[in-house]
Amino acid sequence: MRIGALSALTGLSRDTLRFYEKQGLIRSLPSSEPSNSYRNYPEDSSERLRMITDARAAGLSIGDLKTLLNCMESGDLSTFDLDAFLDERIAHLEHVIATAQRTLGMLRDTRSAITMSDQLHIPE
Amino acid sequence: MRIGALSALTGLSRDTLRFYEKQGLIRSLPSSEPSNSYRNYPEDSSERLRMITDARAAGLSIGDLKTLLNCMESGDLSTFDLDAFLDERIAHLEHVIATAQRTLGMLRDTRSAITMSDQLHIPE
DNA sequence: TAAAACCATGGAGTAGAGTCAATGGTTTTG
DNA sequence: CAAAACCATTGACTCTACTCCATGGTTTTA
Repeated sequence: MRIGALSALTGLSRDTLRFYEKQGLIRSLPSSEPSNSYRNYPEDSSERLRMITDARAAGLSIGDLKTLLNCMESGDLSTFDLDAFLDERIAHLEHVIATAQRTLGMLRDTRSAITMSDQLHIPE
Repeated sequence: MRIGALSALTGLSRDTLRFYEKQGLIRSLPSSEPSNSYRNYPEDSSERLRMITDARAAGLSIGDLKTLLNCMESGDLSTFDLDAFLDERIAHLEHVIATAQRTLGMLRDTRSAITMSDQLHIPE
């Protein structure tokens, strides 16, 4: 699949895909046509990218993702302390979830406070 | 309370506090001593900052926070469509929580896969 | 087959959120 | 009282994660 198709599939811009590839988050195969040098992405790229966008939305950095994906596919767990790394990121995500829930609660309270006050001013 | 105390209390650097103040997220009172121009923060500043750091950790931008805090304290709900704004941010936070949970699951799986494989290689 | 649409590379530019350093006042402390 | 610790301002700097642009080759389409 070429970059435009993958972009359409994932909602990520071509530039972002090229950027992610340069960062080592995704890989493309050598072009199928030798006449051009178009990137040729494996069909399952969009699943990998879904994982990546999830993790990014959750606040993991590109560096974190590179480390993780690298380890996961190479099964290489001895290079450095993957265990500690995972524990750290897990703790971080738990913290993000907790803070997001607190903040969410606050926003919902604010919204309902507004609705209340609206009803006061405009009964019926 | 002076900036150093607030910094110690919140874990935010003095620079960050000054930066937040310039951005309009927090306010300081005029200095108590007229001989200096030290910032003089109200005692409840740390609670406000706790809310701010939560929201930041959850992915809300400083701009968002400025808008929110402004509205909340002025009760000014007519200036622009606060309702739509709140709905947007709420949806955003729900999305963040969902993606963080998916990502968290992935990391936990990875960790337990490692633990498994460790037990295979080093039984007893 | 020519225009439109797609792709590549390299490098510059941007936005957001701090962070740091220089310089110079004020307070606290031993 | 002198040194250490604290504070202020300004402006430059960093880092992350894109995003845009210029230039030029390739494919698709009307």
